[in-house]
Amino acid sequence: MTIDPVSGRPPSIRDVARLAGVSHQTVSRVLNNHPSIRDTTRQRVLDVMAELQYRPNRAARALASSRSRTIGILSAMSTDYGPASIMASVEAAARANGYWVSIANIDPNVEGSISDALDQLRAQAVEAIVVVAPQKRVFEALANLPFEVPYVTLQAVGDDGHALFFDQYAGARLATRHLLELGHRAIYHLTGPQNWIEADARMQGFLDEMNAWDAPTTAPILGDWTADFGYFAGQELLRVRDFTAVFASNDQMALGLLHAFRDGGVDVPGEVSVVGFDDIPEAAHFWPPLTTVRQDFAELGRRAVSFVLGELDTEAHTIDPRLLVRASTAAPAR
Amino acid sequence: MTIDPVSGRPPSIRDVARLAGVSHQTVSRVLNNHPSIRDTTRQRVLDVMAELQYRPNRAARALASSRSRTIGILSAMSTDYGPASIMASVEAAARANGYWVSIANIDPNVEGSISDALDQLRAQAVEAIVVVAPQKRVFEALANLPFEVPYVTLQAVGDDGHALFFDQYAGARLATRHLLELGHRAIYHLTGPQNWIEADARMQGFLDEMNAWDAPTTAPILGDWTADFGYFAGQELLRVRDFTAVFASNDQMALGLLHAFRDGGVDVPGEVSVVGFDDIPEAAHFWPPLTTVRQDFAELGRRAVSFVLGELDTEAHTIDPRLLVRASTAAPAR
DNA sequence: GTGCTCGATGTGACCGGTAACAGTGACCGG
DNA sequence: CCGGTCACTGTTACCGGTCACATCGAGCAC
Repeated sequence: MTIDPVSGRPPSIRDVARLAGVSHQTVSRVLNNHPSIRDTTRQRVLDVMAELQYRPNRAARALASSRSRTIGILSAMSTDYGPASIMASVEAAARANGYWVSIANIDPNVEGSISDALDQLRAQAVEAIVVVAPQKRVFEALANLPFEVPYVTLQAVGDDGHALFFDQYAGARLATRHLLELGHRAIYHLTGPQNWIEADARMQGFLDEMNAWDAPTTAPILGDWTADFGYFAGQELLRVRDFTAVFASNDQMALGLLHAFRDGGVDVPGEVSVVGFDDIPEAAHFWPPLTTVRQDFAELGRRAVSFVLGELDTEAHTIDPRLLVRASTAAPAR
Repeated sequence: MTIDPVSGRPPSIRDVARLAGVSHQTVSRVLNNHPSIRDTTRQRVLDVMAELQYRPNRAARALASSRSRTIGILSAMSTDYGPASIMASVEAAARANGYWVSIANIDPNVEGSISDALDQLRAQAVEAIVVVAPQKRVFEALANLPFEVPYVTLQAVGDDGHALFFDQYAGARLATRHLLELGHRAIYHLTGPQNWIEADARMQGFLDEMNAWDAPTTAPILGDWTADFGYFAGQELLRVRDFTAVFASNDQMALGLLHAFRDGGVDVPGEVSVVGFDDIPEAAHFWPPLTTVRQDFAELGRRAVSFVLGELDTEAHTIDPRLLVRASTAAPAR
């Protein structure tokens, strides 16, 4: 930063104005892309700015305009892949829109931590809040927010006009349809934990698609998201061998299945097809590379930002996942 | 926020001052814990503040004092446990010190993203930077930072006066000594990837401690941090069976070992002891619960904040990890 | 009593932008 | 030729704090 040796401060718009021979207001107009500035003037100002390495003072801007240009993220600081990538993409999208992000963390176990976090965001005068904390208590706290600010909750299924989420149901139907179209009929489903809304939606999608094709359905296997469980379930399934495909409700469990099938000498996809859900970054590197349903977290983050900034029509509250066909699925052996 | 229906704005110090019958400067003094304020006056001001639900305007403060009270985090937005918890703890520590955090992400693959992120932090006038991005290019960029600001790099071993890290070497010696003290002599070490500084330090610690006890050392097994590799290595080790303990360089690999040993019918810790490194949150729930070396990421975050805020003497650049003895280690069978 | 120090408080400028409004000159229709 | 409109630019106040300095009365040493 070029620091004026006289004043000992970084250059302000008035410094720029003086050198460019204009008023400071004109500099401000250039800064804000005001339409009626003569091109030659604009250029002169821009040149001086570059020369001085001028940077607008964010605090002064915020004070004068009472706009902080900051988006708050309310986060449970989860170490999971999904939340982490959502946060990254929110950050990127915010920056692309000329906003900053500020993060307030909550510890769901600590009493008062939610209201503390909200206080913190309020103190920063955030113009919007993106919530990446799927705790029920967070939603309750948001319902009676003590100050007005647009917000959006991610990762949660809901219809209070503040939720933005992947259409888990549609994704599950996609995955199931893919297997059915390949010719599979005996398909098992490995669900996530019962109390997870996503898990339930995926299971419903599976069941409905199966019914639509008049395929016989077996009872879903209640899983817990972990690869270990997938491995265990795979071993159990190998005992019965009355299926040609398995749709796992997430990639980790699918990984466990692959492992179990490999251990059991069952070829995937030759003898059994496996589909996952999520498309975690590792999924493409599994052996065999996993056919799965992609949740585009980056897109979710972008949309969340558009939404809270009021650029998104309130209709598009769900995002359709995409089926990624890789090498873990094939037509069933005859 | 109580909004004055007349001005349509949240209350300012002048509003508080008027109601408390003092000058705005006195209010400011109360706000900043100035010593020479009469207690009765202070209390009166505080009462009015509470009544109006007054909140200081951060932008105005920053503008007037040219202090942003913001710490920047330069992050690679990793989805790993370590970085994520470091960020959480930095956030908490900053807040405890009356600072805000602002996060700038870099994508190591995108050209210019490092300088963009630094620009962003500069624009926010951060007073310090905590770096949670162990990329070599980041360190280079920091070395010739275009503006002056204290910073600290975490996760990296180095001695340029800006690094703060766990003493991996000491931790590895602790783990190894624990096994030796239990009576083990035939101990294998499973390392992390060769190009990781941490992996190397842990290996050195292992070797030096073994030598100090005149225990025969076998060549370390070069791993890759993954549980899968641990499993694989465990299976291989079961072929030779010339050991009574394994020290894995992280918990994931230790998990794989446990898995392999369980599969192979080898009792842990009855027949073989296993030690990990990191103490990831799951480690205590492994079967058997894993003896491991704890890296207290929360402590690291706190220290990082103290350091960049100048409250830490420059001596304490390393943090000693702690050995957590759980159920995966025992004296060797005779 | 006088002068001095010091605690407690007030006054006014200032930080670096933006907002509101005013001015200026060119162009245009009548 | 004149008033009006419009593009372009300047002037001044203001946002809500902090800072430097002034003020004022009490306590105290001499």
